[in-house]
Amino acid sequence: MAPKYKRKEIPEVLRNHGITPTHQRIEIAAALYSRMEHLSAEQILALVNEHAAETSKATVYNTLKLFVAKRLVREVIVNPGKTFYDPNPEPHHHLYHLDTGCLTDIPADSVSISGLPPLPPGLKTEGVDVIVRVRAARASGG
Amino acid sequence: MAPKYKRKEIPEVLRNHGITPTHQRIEIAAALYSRMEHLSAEQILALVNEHAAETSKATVYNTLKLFVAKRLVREVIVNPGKTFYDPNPEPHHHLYHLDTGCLTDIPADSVSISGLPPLPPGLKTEGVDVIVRVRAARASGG
DNA sequence: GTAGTTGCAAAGTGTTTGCAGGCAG
DNA sequence: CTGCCTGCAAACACTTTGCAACTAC
Repeated sequence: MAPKYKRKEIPEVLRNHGITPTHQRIEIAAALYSRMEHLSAEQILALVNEHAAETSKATVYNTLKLFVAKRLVREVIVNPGKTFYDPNPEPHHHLYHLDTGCLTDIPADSVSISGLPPLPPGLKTEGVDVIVRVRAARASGG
Repeated sequence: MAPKYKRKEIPEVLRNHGITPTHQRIEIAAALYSRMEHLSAEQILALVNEHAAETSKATVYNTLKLFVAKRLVREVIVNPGKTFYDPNPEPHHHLYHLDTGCLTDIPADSVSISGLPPLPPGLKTEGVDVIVRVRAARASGG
């Protein structure tokens, strides 16, 4: 998928979300935006240090949490013990390939969900995650 | 919710799923079925040892994995680093309360999802998880 | 006697934290 | 100087593993 932002636009994107654009944060945002893929913290750490080791693990985690809090990216939780980060903050769904661990988007505009019961009063919806888990058809199910 | 099985039925349920019913496995199944709630491994460990410590952590984890493999229960993944186990294996969806960590069922029969794109050939759907994340309306979002 | 099950505790993975140094205003 | 940002490494929570004793048949 085409990058959502050009690299030089990233500082402004961060500012627009109330995030001071530092070198490390720009690198992390660029890693996500240049690929528009779902990346784990581990993958992002590897990517930003690909050319030169300049960002620590702690900073990657801190920054990703900051991005999530500021709604710059979205957490996608498909399996316990590893969080993926999705640079596409718009509502959409996910297809998770159980054999490969590959995670792809399902555009929200093609999908409609109806019949969800009304929320109890005093609650508001933060988001609806739809995860379609698929497997190779020939794999014996277990 | 009413228990799905009576305690004395549990050994047969296990056998029907190809699981040798041992004391610990029956306890763990009973903990799930008597409550029909979403429990974490930690909660199950506490429940089965409530009266007397007779089941180890390893056995709880091993048994839960076995139950999942045998389709007796379902894993529900709502946050990284903690897996919930759902004694209801039928298709249904979940409401996750972000403030309390409380997880409740949404019956599948009231919800319809349409417009999911066709699967690429050679894949089969293992399941569709819908997680509605809610929060107290007055809580400032962060 | 054999095969399967359990328990303990240590190892493992992914994530979070505490504190000191660095840079900007 | 003050405050935010960063890095290191230890701490942390949850889960998995290895091995020996135990149980049932």
